[in-house]
Order: sequence, then C-alpha cells, then structure tokens
Amino acid sequence: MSSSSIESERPQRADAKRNRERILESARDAFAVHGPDTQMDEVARLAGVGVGTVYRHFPTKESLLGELVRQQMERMVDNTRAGLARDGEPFAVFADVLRENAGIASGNAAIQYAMLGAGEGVWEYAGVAQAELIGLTEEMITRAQRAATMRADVTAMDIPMLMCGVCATMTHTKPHFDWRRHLELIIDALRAP
Amino acid sequence: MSSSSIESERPQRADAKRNRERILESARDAFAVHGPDTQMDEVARLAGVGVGTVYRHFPTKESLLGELVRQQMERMVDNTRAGLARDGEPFAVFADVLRENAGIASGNAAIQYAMLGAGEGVWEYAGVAQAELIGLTEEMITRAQRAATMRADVTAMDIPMLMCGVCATMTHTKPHFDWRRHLELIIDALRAP
DNA sequence: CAGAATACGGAACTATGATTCCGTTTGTCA
DNA sequence: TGACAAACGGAATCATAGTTCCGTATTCTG
Repeated sequence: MSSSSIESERPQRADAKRNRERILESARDAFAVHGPDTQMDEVARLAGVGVGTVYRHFPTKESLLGELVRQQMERMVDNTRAGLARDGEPFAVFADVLRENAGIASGNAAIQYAMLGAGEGVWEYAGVAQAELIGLTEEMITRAQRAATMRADVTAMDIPMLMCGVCATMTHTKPHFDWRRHLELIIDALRAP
Repeated sequence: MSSSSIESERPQRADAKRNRERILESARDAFAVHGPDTQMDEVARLAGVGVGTVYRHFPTKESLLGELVRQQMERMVDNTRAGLARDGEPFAVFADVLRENAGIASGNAAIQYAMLGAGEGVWEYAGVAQAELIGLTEEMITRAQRAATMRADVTAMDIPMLMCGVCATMTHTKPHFDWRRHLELIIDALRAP
C-alpha cells in the first residue's frame, strides 16, 4: 500500500525488455497467419523464447492480444489527431483519416478480429485509446457537417460500426473481396448528397 | 458400387426424423446464445437427446453448422427469387430483397458467423445455394443498372462483401450498433447519384 | 568478480470439448 | 406379438492448447 505508487525499483533487465518486444512482434506475425487460434507455443517459438517467458510478460493470451490491440489503437489515435491538425476540406480530411486508419488495421490481424467482436475482453486493454478515438472522430464529423459536405444524420458511433464491416472484409481471403473498395463505398455513403 | 445409387432401402425411422429436426432447432437456439463455441453436449441437452444421437445425424460439429447455414441460404435464395418475380422499380426491389435477406440472417447466428469467415469449411455444405444466390443477385443488379437507379460500377460480388459487414454488426452486442442502420447506409451507397 | 535478484526454458499439468463405443431401447414389419 | 434392424444414451476416450512450476542461466550491483 505504501512504497512508490507507480512501478519504480529497478528499471527492468535489458534482456527482458528485448524479449518483450520480440514477443509482441512474433505475436503480430503469428496472428496474421493463424488468426484467432494462434497458439502461445507458436508465438514463443517465433520469438525464440520459451513459453514461460511469454507468460512472464503477458499473464494470459488475452492480455497479449490486448496489448497488440492497444498499440494499434494508439497509432490510430495519433493518426487521427494529426489529421485534425491538417487543414483542408473537412470531409476530405475525414475520408483520408479513415483510409489511413483502415490501412493501419489492415496490417494487424489482431485488431481486425477484435473489431469483429472476438473476445470482448480484449477491448478492456484498449479502453482509453478507444474512447479517445471516438471523441476525435466526433470532432471530424462535426466539422464536416458544419461545412455541409457530410450527411447531417451521421453520428460518431456510425464510424466504428461501419469500420467493423470493413475489417470483416479484411479478414476474408476471397479474391473478390476488397476492403479498399468496401471503404470507398462507405465513404460515398457518408458524403452529403 | 452397385446397389441403388441414391439412398433408398428403408425410409428412416420416425423417431430419427423427429430427432433430426429437434437437433437442428436446438443448434440454432444454442448458437444464438453461445455463438461459435456452442458445445455439442449443450445442443444434445436442449434437444433432449444424447450426444451420440447428435453425432449419428451429423458426423461432425462443422457438418451440423453447415446444415444450418445451408437451410438459411436456401431461404434467402427463395426469397430473392420471389423478389425477382415481383414487379416494381428495380432498385426498390433490390433494396427490399436485401432488407428481407438481412432479416433472415439476423435470426440465425450460425450464418452470421459463417459470413464472418469463421470456418471456411462450413461453406462447403452450402455451396450450391451460395452460387445460386450470387446469380440471382447479378440479375437484380443488371435490371437496376439498366433502369439507371443503381450506380453503374456495382458488381455482384460487392453485395456479399457488404453484407458480411452488416453481419459483423449483427453479431455485436453494443447498443449503438444497429445493423438496420448499417444496411440503410449501404443501400444509399449503391443508389445512383 | 561474487552474490543477489531477475529472467528464462520447457516439461508437466489441467481443463475443455469434440468424438467414439457399445450395451440398451424403440420402431417396423410379418 | 416376436424378431431384427435402426436408433439411442451417455460414460469413456482423445486431442488440443492454455497455464504453471521450478531448476538453471543471465544481468546487474558493489
């Protein structure tokens, strides 16, 4: 209860830090190949460490996936913030940010599966970033609607809903399913008539 | 190799037929509640039969799910065919059929998960109906484009792609995610400007 | 460089859930 | 009704994959 509130003590051993990174990278790769049923042993093997080591860094499989999702959400938050800072026609800015964020998601199978609702628990690890992203999205929408270049009835929650759909397309292997096309159709749907 | 080519012999015992139906119903219900990790034991319990009986009717879990999907696909095929037979403004017909088919899917969690790509294997059981549905969809699209009420660049494969997204929304429990709204946005996206 | 503290490796343990097996029961037909 | 085939029930089996444990190795500090 007392002691320094937030972690301090010793900084963390050099090998531990290195391994943590490797594990995250390997998990990302493994997940891209094997999807949601990637095995912890496989992650460990790819990272060149034992399973025990994986578990010291991430107490459960879900927490490992959660960290992957959190990192990605953070990248999207940063990207969206950067978009808001640019100036340009508000709807065009919005559409570009959406394209960029989708591009980020397309490179990380973990977040795709998370968005499809696989294991709601995973989201708890990304809670803050998630709320932030919705707030920023709302700001983009407001600006575009004020400029009358976006449909007036669009709400902030429409965006994650539609993006879940785009993520569904990303996880498909069918050659005729193209998430970029899916995204463009959706963007058109949001534009003011 | 010889003998009567297609099954014949004895018609199938009455209790067997009844149980098969019960199992399918129970599987539908169980799946709606527990999603993809519904257990075979649970299905058996709901149907009031032993697991062994479930396995006599459906050799694997996947085949049971496959049958559920196949039935549902067939309902959609019938519905689509009926839509094509109606007369009315082609785009309106198309939109209505989409709404009806989505309604069918919304009542069956199995097909939702199947559309999200969970276990590509499941589709093999629904192969014929699937191809048929795409063919009928193509016909609706052609008519609407000829009437110039649908975007000219829409292709038949766009529809299942977009509907997968709508199904993703269906599987979500979030109160702000509403698949009907998702669907309407998509329909608007396909309409000619 | 020694000793303590921190991490590591991976075999072993467990839980879960699909599938099998076989003795028993039920439906059908003569 | 009796006999036989078709079905059934559900305990037991098997496989898989997450998680734990503890002896060993590595890093850090003085």
